[in-house]
Amino acid sequence: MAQTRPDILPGQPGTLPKQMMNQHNSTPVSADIHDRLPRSFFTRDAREVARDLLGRILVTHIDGVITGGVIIETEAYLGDGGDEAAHTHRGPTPRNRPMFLIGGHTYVYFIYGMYHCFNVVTGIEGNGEAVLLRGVEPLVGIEAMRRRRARATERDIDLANGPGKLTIAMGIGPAISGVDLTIDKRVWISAGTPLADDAVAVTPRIGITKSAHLPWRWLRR
DNA sequence: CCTGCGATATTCT
DNA sequence: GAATATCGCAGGC
Repeated sequence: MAQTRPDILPGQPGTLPKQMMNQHNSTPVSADIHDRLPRSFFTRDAREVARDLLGRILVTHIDGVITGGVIIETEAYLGDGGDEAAHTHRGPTPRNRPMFLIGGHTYVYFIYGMYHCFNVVTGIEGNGEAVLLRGVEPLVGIEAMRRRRARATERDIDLANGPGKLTIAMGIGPAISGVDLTIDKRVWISAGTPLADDAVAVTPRIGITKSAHLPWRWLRR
């Protein structure tokens, strides 16, 4: 059964120019933000998904507003027990339970008493691995993002270039945790245009103390 | 441009 | 009781 297509608000284009082919890897790409990436995209290793998410488009339809942004920064957190920075490192808890779902679900957690962070769960059910989305470039619903951020003079590129800023700008909160990106009407990821290798940088992850040396952060150059 | 620090509450020890 | 997958502001270059 086809997904209901949300109404597009005035002044907020819901689609991008179509492209027949991805310039870099010959994968057919539709740039329609309502086309969702399938389950198979997410059921791979978190590091593979983290790299492949760059250039894809995160979309939310929350409080009657569609917002979308090009994913420009990600981090992988593994569930194999070797990643001490992963929330799942010491096994299941009430908080981290969504991270053990099959790839394609979401995991939203509250941090520093103030912010939410948005993760894409990856791999097979029970693994406990995910990709933290650390930044998007605003693309659709930019004025809605600006209202949510409530900083009048902020440049577009600064509206969602951080994990806490991203969730504020896109209206993501705890209600969006544990939902399925391949089904849910409020949040999904569309194919966008994957970034070529020469447009991608890799570094250690940010803001952690345990397993801090592992090079599992990917970002657009 | 850079560095330091306070706010804030849930989670886990 | 300590730590935390952050942010924005203040102050010094």
